[in-house]
Amino acid sequence: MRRGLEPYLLGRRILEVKLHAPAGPKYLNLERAAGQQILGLERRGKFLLLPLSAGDELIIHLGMTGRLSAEPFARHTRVELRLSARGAEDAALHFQDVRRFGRFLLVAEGDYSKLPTLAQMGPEPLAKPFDEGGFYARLQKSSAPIKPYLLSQRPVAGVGNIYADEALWAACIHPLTPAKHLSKQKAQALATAIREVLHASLAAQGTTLRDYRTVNGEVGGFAAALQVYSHAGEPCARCGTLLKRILIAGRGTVFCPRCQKKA
DNA sequence: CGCATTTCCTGGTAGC
DNA sequence: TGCTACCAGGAAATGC
Repeated sequence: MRRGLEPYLLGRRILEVKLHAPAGPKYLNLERAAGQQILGLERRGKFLLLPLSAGDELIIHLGMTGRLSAEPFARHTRVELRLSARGAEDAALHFQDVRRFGRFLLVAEGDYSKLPTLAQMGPEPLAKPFDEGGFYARLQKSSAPIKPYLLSQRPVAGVGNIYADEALWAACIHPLTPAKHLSKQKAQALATAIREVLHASLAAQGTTLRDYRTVNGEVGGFAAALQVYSHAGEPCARCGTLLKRILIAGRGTVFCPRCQKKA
């Protein structure tokens, strides 16, 4: 999403902001965006960060069903940015969010006090030095089960429900294993699995089960490569045991009860 | 402090 | 066919 939007947004000026949703913690300070130029398009975990010319930062999170497009949507548009033209035609950025789990807000650059998850976010798993020793050290500090700990974004950035299940399966780790019980070898295997599953999904343009679309409106192709998520009741590709679905911290979790033993 | 639980929200769908 | 009930989950708020 970041890569797709960058060439379109970089350098444009925000001329007008139209908020089609009640202002609140998910839609904050947007009136300050008007007049500012978009200086960059960065990403931390699942947050998009757009530094602006007057020292502010536009923060966008797609939540479950958020979509961004230059073209208008038929329904559920929450925010609309009118942008300066490059060439003749007008430009715009539309934010659609059917289920309203997304965010679209302005903060002073680097002030994430209203975004605790972003403020405490772990390292980027695909950055050059994803410090795997550091990953193990972080896991050692938490007594929480590894699955919800991954979802907290604290040990590593950007891993959500689907990729957590896929990576835990690849590393043969039971999702309820306390994070601090993972050996250095298991932590290493998990770090590698996270990198591999994310690389593979990026190469396939992401995972579309129902809602996700690329910035060009296309579906991602990674759903076909999922080994466990959405495959409960089907045989494990490694051992043939039927995959099991349980709830962990209220999230659907699919795993192989034979391959993935608690450490 | 940190972990666990609850909340927000709407379209799709199962069940009758 | 049409209605109701329930399910999906990222991150924040609340509870312990």
